[in-house]
Amino acid sequence: MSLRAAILGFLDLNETSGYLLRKRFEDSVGSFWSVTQSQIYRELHALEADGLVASRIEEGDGKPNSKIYGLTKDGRAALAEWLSEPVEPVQLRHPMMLKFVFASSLPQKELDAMLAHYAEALKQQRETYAARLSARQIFDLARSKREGKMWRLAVEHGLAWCDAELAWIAKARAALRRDAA
Amino acid sequence: MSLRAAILGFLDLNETSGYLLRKRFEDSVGSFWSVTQSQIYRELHALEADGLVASRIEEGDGKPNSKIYGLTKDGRAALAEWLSEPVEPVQLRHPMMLKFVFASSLPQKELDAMLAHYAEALKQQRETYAARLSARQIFDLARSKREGKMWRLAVEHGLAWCDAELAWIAKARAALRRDAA
DNA sequence: GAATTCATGTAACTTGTTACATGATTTA
DNA sequence: TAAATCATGTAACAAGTTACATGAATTC
Repeated sequence: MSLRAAILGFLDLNETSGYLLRKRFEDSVGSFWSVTQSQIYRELHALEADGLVASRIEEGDGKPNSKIYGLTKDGRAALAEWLSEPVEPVQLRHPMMLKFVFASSLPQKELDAMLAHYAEALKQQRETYAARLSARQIFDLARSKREGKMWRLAVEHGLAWCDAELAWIAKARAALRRDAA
Repeated sequence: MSLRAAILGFLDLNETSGYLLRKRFEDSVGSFWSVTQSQIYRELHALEADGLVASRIEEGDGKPNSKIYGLTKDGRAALAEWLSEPVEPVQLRHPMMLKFVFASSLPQKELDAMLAHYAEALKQQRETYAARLSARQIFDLARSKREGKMWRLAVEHGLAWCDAELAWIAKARAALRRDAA
């Protein structure tokens, strides 16, 4: 349901192709929702079959043609409907934490390396999120000051998540080092 | 893959039934990995077909019989193998954040209520996690002081996640209130 | 007497992932 | 000339969710 609704949400901002939709996902809500290319196309087809979106072909001179999707009246209604429904709870799915709790058989060095590795990945992510705050391409689509502020808060959510993870890792590594000594 | 491995991990701690396995998931790694009952049974069947676990029936007097699963040699090897592999990255899937970014059409009151509602749910979660730190039933299974510490750190991860979310919500609500005024 | 716990399972469905296929254009 | 970008799609598979079915025992 969320994927459907998110597509409707993006198309409400401006009509666009599956290809660009995917990019938009990645570099705006990527920190809290991930999609693959095939999911996007599948859902767009389903959405069109259900009459919530409509498409037209746009000739790309040189480039391949693209299919531009826009919301129908029903689509707009479905989006509004979704917004009014209560939110489903978040469910984390954290492979690293799962491995962590079962990793007591690993030598201290390897465990520490695993945590260090994850920390590195997080730092990089943090940087890409931070870059979004300054380069505000995303915010170009915002239809009001308030909406812009909301997008900004969303990016900050990604930063906060990274920070929280990094803080936990630092704590865990310190605790385990103490233990090993 | 992670689900498989997690089951192997739990069975390595002690042999148990699908039913108890499910509970164990819920109240130990529940803060970063969720499973449904049918997933557990399906995976146990697959695991047994692959020869990684073996089962025996235990008569429950009065209570229904239960199938107790334990690791085979191959199962132990598969677990060790998984532990040595690099971890897959985390991918958040946060329905609330998704709704948030598309919610600019909602009146300020409703948006605020949505955030408040989510905050309430988080506070409750935080409490159940916090309770686990004092009541240490989970840690009974720990086979070493180090392993116990790791489980404790995992619970603290859940607390840290709640705290980070709550902090972000407070910030977002304040920012939007300022905006509305 | 109703709901919850114990305990297993299946079926149908939805969602997410991986890999493949095509083919022109642009950039390194 | 190799890779990346643009742009669409399909097929097969893996993982996750919901709903159903059974049935005794216990707790409210």
